[in-house]
Formats: sequence, C-alpha cells, structure tokens
Amino acid sequence: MDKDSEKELVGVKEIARRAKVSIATVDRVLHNRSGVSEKTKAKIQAIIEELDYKPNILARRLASKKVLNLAILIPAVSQETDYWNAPLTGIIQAEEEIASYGVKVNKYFFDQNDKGSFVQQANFIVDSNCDGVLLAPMFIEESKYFIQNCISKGIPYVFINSDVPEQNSLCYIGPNLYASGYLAAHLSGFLVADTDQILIVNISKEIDNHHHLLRKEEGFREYFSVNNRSNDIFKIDIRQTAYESVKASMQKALENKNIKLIFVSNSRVSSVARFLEESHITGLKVIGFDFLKENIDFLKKGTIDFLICQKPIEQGYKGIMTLYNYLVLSLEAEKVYYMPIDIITKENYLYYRN
Amino acid sequence: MDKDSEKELVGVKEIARRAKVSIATVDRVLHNRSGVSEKTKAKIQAIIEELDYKPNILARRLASKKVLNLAILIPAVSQETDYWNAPLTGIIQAEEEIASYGVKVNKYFFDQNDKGSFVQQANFIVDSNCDGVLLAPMFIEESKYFIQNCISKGIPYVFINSDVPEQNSLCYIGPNLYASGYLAAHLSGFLVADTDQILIVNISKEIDNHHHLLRKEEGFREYFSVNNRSNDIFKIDIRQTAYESVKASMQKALENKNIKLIFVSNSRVSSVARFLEESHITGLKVIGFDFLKENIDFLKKGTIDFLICQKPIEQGYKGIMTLYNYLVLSLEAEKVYYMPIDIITKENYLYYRN
DNA sequence: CTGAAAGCGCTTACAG
DNA sequence: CTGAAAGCGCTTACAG
Repeated sequence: MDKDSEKELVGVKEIARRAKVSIATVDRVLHNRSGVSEKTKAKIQAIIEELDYKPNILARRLASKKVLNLAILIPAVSQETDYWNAPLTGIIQAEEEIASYGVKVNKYFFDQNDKGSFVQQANFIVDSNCDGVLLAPMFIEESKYFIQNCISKGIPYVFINSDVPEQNSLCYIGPNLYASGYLAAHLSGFLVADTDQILIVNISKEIDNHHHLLRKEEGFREYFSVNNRSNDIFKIDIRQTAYESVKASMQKALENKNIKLIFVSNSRVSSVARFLEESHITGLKVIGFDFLKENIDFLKKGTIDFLICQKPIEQGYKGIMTLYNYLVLSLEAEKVYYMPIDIITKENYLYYRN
Repeated sequence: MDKDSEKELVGVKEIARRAKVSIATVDRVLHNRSGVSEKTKAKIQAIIEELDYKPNILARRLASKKVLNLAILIPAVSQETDYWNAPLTGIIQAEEEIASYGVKVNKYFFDQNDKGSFVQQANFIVDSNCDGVLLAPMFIEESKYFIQNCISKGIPYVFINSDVPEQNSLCYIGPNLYASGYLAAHLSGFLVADTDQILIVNISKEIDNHHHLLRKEEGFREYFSVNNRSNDIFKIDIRQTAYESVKASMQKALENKNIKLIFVSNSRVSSVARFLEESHITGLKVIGFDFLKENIDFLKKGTIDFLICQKPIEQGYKGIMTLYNYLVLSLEAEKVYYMPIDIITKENYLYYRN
C-alpha cells in the first residue's frame, strides 16, 4: 500500500532526472531504439529496474497517434451455416472496446469450401501492413505457408477454432476436440443403456481434411472403450451437406438397425433432427454441437437432447484481446487456451452466454 | 468507413471553434457543470449532437488526476467455505485491468454468520468517500438500510450473487436461483427412474433468511410437478453446518427409506459426499453446487454426479466492470444479468473456467 | 549519440 | 458567465 503510493509518481521525467539525461533518451531506451550509448543505456535501465517503472498506457497511446492494425482471416458466414457469425461477433465486440485506444481490425473472409479464396485473402493480408493476425487455420498447408510470411515480417498470429500445433503461434484459442467428444460419450451414458446401438454421424464436405470431426469421434469412441461399454457403435460420413442428401443417408443408416442414440459431430445436427421429425421417428436420443438457432429450436422441442458448445463468441473476443494485450501491453499469452466444454439442455439454454 | 474517418478528428477544440467559445466552456457543457448561459449551452449541445462527438477516454482519464474509488462489501473467506474466494478473484482481476486508468477498489469483508459485522463494514463504506459500491446483499433489511445511505449520497451500487429486487440497483449480477434448481431436477431425470425416492438437502445456518436455497428448492420441485413425475421427494434442513452434524442428520434422513438421489442446494454438497463415502453407501446419485476443490474431488471419484456452477469469478469481475463502465464510460448496465447455469461433470471439469 | 520543444485530447485552477 | 494557460505522462520530429 505505502510502497505503491510512493511508486505512483515515477515517470519518464523522474527517470530522466535521476539519470541526468533528457526524457527523449529515456524513451529511446524504453523502446529499445538505437542511438543510445551503451553506457547511458545501462544507467537508465538500472534506474528503470530500481524504480520498477510501469509506463502509463493511457499516455502512451494518446501521444503516439500510430494506429494498431490487426487482421482477421476467418470463414465467411454462408447459407449453409452461420456458425462463424459468433466468432465475428466477439471480434467486433473486442474491436469496439479497444477502438478508442487506437486499434483497428481489418476483416478478411474466405469460403470454407474454397482453398483458393483462403490463399487469396491471406495474400491480401501479407500485402497490407498489419501488426498482428487472428486466423482460423482450416487449410493446414495453406496456413503454414501464410504463417511463413508472417514470421518473416515479424507479425504475430493467433489461431482460433482449430489448432495447427508446433507452428509458433502466439496462442491457440479453441476447443479441445478430443475432450469434447469424450464428454459427449459420457452424456450418452445417461441417455441409453449399456447395450443400445449408437450411430456416429459426421457431416462435412471435406471430411478427410477435417481433423476436427475425426478427433471428436476418437474422443467419443475412447470413452466407450475405457469404460468397457458393450454398445455397438456404427458410423456414417455424409459428404453432401444439403438436407436431401443428409436425409437419404440417414434413412439408409438406420435401416435394419435399432439405433437408440445419434451423435452428430458438428453443428449440422439440426439436419439430422429435422429428418427424424419429418420421418416421425421417435425414441431416439440426439447429441450434437453448437448454440445455433436451428439447433436450439430442436432442443426446445426435445428432438435434440444435448448440445455441446464452446463459446465461439468468446473465442473471437479473446483472439483479438490476446493480440492487443501482446502488442500494446506487452503481456505474454497462454500458449493454449482451451475453451470450456459447455453442456446445453432444454433447461439451461436460456441462460447460456455464447 | 469514410464517415468515420471524418469524425475521428472531432474534439473539444473543434467544437469550441464552431461555437466560438473556449474549450473550457465546452468542457463545462460536456460535464453538465454550472456556470454556462442557457444560450451558449444550447448552441454547444447542438454542435455536440451534430458532430456526434465521442470523448477520448484516454485523454480524459489522463488529464483528470482524480482517482475513482470503488468499494466492495462481500463475505470474508472462512474456514467453513472458500466460495467467496472466487468472486474476490474476479474483483481483483478487474481491478488490475483498470488500475492504470485510475481506479481503486477498496475491500470490506463481513462475517456471513454475523449481521453486526455487515452493518459495521457498511458504515465504514458510507463514511469513506467512494464513487460506487459492489455488494452481496445477504442480509436483506440491513442491505436496504445501507442502500438508503448510498442513494442519499448519490452513489450507485451493484448486487452480486443474490438479488434484492425493486431496490434500484444499477444491476444484479448472479444466478437465477429458481432456474438452476429446475435444471438440477432435469438432470436428476437422467440419473434415476420415475419412481425413485429423492432427498433435498439444505445446509445453512440461517435457512429462514436464505431465500437463496429455498428458491432453488422451489425450482427443483416445480420440474417434477410440471412433468408429472411421480417420485417421492423428501427434504431435510440442516442448520448446524459442521460435518458431524451433517453426518448425524443424513443418517437419520436416509433411515427406513430408499433414497436414490440427493440434491444438495448449495456448495456444502461435499459434506454429504463425504458422509456417503465414509459410510460406504453406494448406488446413490448426488447433485450439488459450485466448483470448489473439495467438490471437484468427489466429482472425480464419482461420488458426486453433477455440479452446477455459475461463474463466481466472472460475477466479481463483471460487478466491478459494470461500475467502471457506468462511472467512467457512462454506459448503462443491464438491470438483471443472469449468469449461465453450467453443468460440470467428471469429463468436462478440467476445462471449466470459473 | 543527445536534448529542447511541441503535441496527443482532455481537465483544472485561476483570473476576470 | 467565460477564457487563457498549464499540465496529465508520454511520443515524435527536428536540430545539433
């Protein structure tokens, strides 16, 4: 307390006075700029240490008119899914919060089904002069290439939603996919008996690339094997995401079986729910992902039993804030920030904060 | 975009130029200070409107050396429960974040089992000169009295953890107790059959005052009646919170019954779990509240099946930020901010963020 | 390699 | 009722 109040007074001026130099020189040392003799530099650094000097961020940003340019590279919201609306919302929220501190967020969107668009937008970012990047590295190889460019320009980058490990990102913010699949399996245990048949459904255009879904599936299966459950687990990959295709595939998948629970590994669970409803198939339990309007509608009606959600808005928000904290406040980030694995039911969805 | 860039330039200087007055006068109008003729005031206000002037918060806080004093009034962490550690953590987090913006948080703690200590600490706050208060209004009448003092001094206040409605607080941040009880009942439905016996356990020194627990119990019961469940529901209030007393009460409560599920309406669920474990009673399902170490330990072992948690850290954090946003940024708050109702299991607790 | 001075957009005495 | 001036703690040309 008393120590603090002493220290509050310390600013560049005081440092300059003690070092018998001008504040400009102090500023140079503070920012590691060239043009200071080793001797005075050492002296000033010693004083900074001793006084435990903390710069006044307010004054700093006010004085430097320089704006900080951040770039984001995420999928565009498409008709197929508006999932990416959520991260974008969080990004915009963060942007508004720090806009008055001189930060600008430049937004680049790509088409999830088109690698070319990813590459193109990534190039735009490289050509722009930005100070930090937030990206969803959906296409692994293309992302790695882009990252090389960032590294060579000294631009830090943050991954959200899915990770590319070992790529020296400032951090990864998103789900632990394996763990979320494991939890889904645990919930299944509450819904069906030990002997019931279970169906895993992956719905995505590019399942081979989507390590996403596959890692969730692994987690899901692991639970059953760890716990010596004797359920028969079937699986189906649906590569045509349009409803009619999902319907046809599901019809076939359920034929001649006695499936009691369906686990859909992503947000497309609403297509499956719609199919069940239209076909008047009841008595089946359904677990899926993401807090989307169409999913919640089925949750309310009881067609979907559990949704697992991982705070997509917060992912976007935290992504921007991590860059801001790093670049402006010089705060290091946690290398991996796994989002909580939230369980949404009919009874608590009203209170969920995405 | 282009509109924005035009507007970025607008500051007090520009307003003063247009109104043909000095910036000091503009400042007076901006802060609604006295000593400006109606005429010039109107003229300046019109220009502010027209230009959609947004003050630069950075400059504002830098120029005014005035520090903002916030006070908090919450229970002290006791040996009995360290629940209040969590909100305090959030409060400190917020404090650190805004400390460089000239905000100070003065902390006052009371003993949950001693109304007198609440009154005493509240009086200290009234005598200090603070600009805003965050409090846990555990003792209703005493809180109302305190609030009267705040109102007469024009000090805004925020409630956390439990609400006292109709008291003109800036906002309430905390759980919807009724809804969390209802959700607990819903989860029970997954754990036991329609005909199984259920026991509700309230553990607290002052159950009569604790509308808290009673509202959770109401929500819990409501679910069963709404869904025409035929379970027998028993209930016990335990007023001596020490373990030995809980043990004795539980022994009696389980006698001659065939209870299959226990719902403990607060964080003391660990006492019940401990009792079950020590007594080698198995086959009972247990639901309780709060992400405390001792609770998590039982969750891991499977003695507790579900914990419901409502982000106590975030409650503290948001409480301080709400006051800051209101007092510094002039942002109005949502009157009621219900926390999400999080479901914690053995499989997702690792990823939970309190 | 170093310093004097102006300025960021506000607020705050002080003088009139 | 109003204004000129100093200052908040930094950064940024510019000059030497």
